[in-house]
Amino acid sequence: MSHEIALFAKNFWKKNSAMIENLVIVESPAKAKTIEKFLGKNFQVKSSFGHIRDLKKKDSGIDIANNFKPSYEVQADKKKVVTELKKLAKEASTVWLASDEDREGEAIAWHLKEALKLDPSKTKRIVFHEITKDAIMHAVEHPKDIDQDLVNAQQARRILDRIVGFEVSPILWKKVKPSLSAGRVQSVTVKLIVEREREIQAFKSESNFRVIGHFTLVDENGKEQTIKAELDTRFKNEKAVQKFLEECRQSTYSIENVVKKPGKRSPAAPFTTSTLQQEASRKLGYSVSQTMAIAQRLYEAGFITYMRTDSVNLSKLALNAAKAEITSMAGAKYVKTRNYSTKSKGAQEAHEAIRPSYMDKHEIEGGNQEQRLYELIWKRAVASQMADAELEKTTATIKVSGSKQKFVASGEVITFDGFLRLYIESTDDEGETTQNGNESLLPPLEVGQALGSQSIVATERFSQRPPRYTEASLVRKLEELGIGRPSTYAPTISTIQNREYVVKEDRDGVERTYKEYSLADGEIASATKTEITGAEKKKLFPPDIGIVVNDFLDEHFKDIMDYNFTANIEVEFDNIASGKLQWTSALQDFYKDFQPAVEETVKNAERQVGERVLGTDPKSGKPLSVRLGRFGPIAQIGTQDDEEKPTFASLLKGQSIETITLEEALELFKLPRTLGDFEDKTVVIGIGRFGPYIRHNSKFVSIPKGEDPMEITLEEAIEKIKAKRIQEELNKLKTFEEEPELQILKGRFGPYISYKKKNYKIAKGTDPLSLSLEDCRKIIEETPEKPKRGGARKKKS
DNA sequence: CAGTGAGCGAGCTTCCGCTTGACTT
Repeated sequence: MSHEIALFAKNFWKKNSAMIENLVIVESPAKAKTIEKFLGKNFQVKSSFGHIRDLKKKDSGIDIANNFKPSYEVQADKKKVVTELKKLAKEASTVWLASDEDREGEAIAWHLKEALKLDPSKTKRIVFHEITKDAIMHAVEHPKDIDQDLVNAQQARRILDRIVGFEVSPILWKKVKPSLSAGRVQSVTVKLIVEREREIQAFKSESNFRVIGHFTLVDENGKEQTIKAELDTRFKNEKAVQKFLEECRQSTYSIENVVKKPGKRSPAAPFTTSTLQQEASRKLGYSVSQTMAIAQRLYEAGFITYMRTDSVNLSKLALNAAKAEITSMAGAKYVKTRNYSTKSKGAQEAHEAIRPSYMDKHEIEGGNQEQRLYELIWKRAVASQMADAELEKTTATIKVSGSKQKFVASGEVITFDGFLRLYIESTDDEGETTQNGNESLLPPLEVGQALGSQSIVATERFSQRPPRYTEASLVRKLEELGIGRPSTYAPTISTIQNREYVVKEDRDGVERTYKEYSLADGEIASATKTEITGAEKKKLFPPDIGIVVNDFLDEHFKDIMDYNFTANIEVEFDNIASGKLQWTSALQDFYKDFQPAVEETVKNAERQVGERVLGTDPKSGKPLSVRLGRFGPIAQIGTQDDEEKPTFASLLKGQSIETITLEEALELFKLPRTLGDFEDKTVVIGIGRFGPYIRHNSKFVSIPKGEDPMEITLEEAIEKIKAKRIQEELNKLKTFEEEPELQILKGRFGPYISYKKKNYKIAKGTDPLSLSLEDCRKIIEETPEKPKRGGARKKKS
């Protein structure tokens, strides 16, 4: 009976699937779902999940001698999709290749045709720019052929990237450290960070004095008002400040001039991948990969359009929907339909800007993060179609009698809010905002009007060093330079952090003093004040390995490390796409300079460890140097050639071989430090990866932050050791007499079993006290061996 | 999960762009 049902189902399926006349293949499954709704029953829409084939992993996949002949293979994780598509394509009467219209999309269509062995007579290539019924039907009525020139441009891109990555990386393994990587995109990305760090280190801050006056006047209602104004001159030194304030003691103040100017502000374009990442970082504090993961969920739920795009364009449908929405929300005078155009280099614009699927959906149901990101996308898209904000700017100059200098007060009033009603774009302002930034309304002022002086304060201000990059501001820079694509910004930033070329860190600021002079009630006073400067949050820093690799590549591969390299070859790829250039000659052109550089470097480049000799150790008279060791940056006293072995010390977190001083390096050698004996075993203070520690009887006790490891006495150390013992005793939940090595302990994440220095987790819901020795042994038995750390990196497929 | 910092030298690492889940802790 069940057999009969199965047979029936099989036949039914066969019959039904044979009925599908048309197979449409798109790149994304979410898109497939949407499109299927627009097309009739005769269409089945499937997804390729992006590229299905790639260059062979082994032996580079390119036969360079044979005119760069590529060998492709179906990627391991795409075998299933390809098999399924092959089967469906066989059954269909027509296969429609509907991947994106850009270089990569064209290549996907071509690879599909090749890998699925599609019959040319029943294969059609279509593209559409909007996911609407009209657009799709129009595309179906106007099929094209696969554009082989565009495909060749993609092949050239792909092959060049493989050649760069797979020929340069192995050089790094030999000359610097195993498992490192280099590539057209990642290596210049790191360079941006390294160069910025050097600019910051070289930066010499200069100071001057900014003068702010507070003036009073009585308005028409008899009420006293104050206005704040900044002097048009910044003084270079204290003498000039004193001289000016001295003059001011006798001065009177009056309005010399009042200028009113209308102004306007326009909304920003709707989001692209890059601007979404920037705003989500500034407004919501998300990392770029976080933003992309949340956006992906919104896309899959059908709330937003595609999130990997470099286009600021909105579909007609969206423009109309926005117009209707704004009209019903705020009225027709808030509407202004705008078409934005892309200004970033190398944009391919296969998609729309990122926008809500439905403009009238103000909020969505779902997680908190999804809701917040959606709100941002909705506001930005709608605001982009709203009227300019209109404002009136007032600038008043204040004359100081007996002085050349003038004060300037400015105010701003919004006379029509326009798009500001909905959305204000954030900026990456570093440090101080200008006092004039908080513009507000000025009271009515008349030329010649006399003002009273409440106070004049001159504050020492320092010039700002260049800002360190955040993930998001780095993405903006990459986009500006045309390096990388929307789909790779987040992965690239993860890669350079995984390689430890770059770390994202917080840094404490340092205290700085500044002078302040003030004049109030005819008295001049001065004060020295302090402020915290240079504190950083989630900023990108280059550790030593990043610097060493960068310098090595910069020295030997100047062409690839040029910021314009990508932009220049993109021109060539465009020429291939338009049929003006053979793709193989573009590659030959590149390779004729690249290959000698590879050979030269392999042969002649010295091993690079970033060594710097800082000076001599006063105790031994031997040279003290810093360099990259096998486990990270180290300081070393003496050399390998000495009869006595050199002594070593690891650099601390935050220290760099590039900036460490001799004094700081000498400090490192003061640890480990032996305090004395306790219970016949020595007590040693040291410093490790997790900070300073006390070691006794091969046990470690951490020294809490804020306590100086140089100051700890033997007595204090013994106390900490005893305290730790008590804590350990308290953590023991259960022990077994017949097996003292096996214990049930209480840890940070709950109870666990400890046996022979290894830990085993106890399943949730189990009462740890109820476990018998046999139970514990069973758990240990059944726990799989952990993969060894440090070997192969975590990888997909 | 902490102190090392050479070395017998097997066999491995690596790119960019297009797309989503499937794995454990």
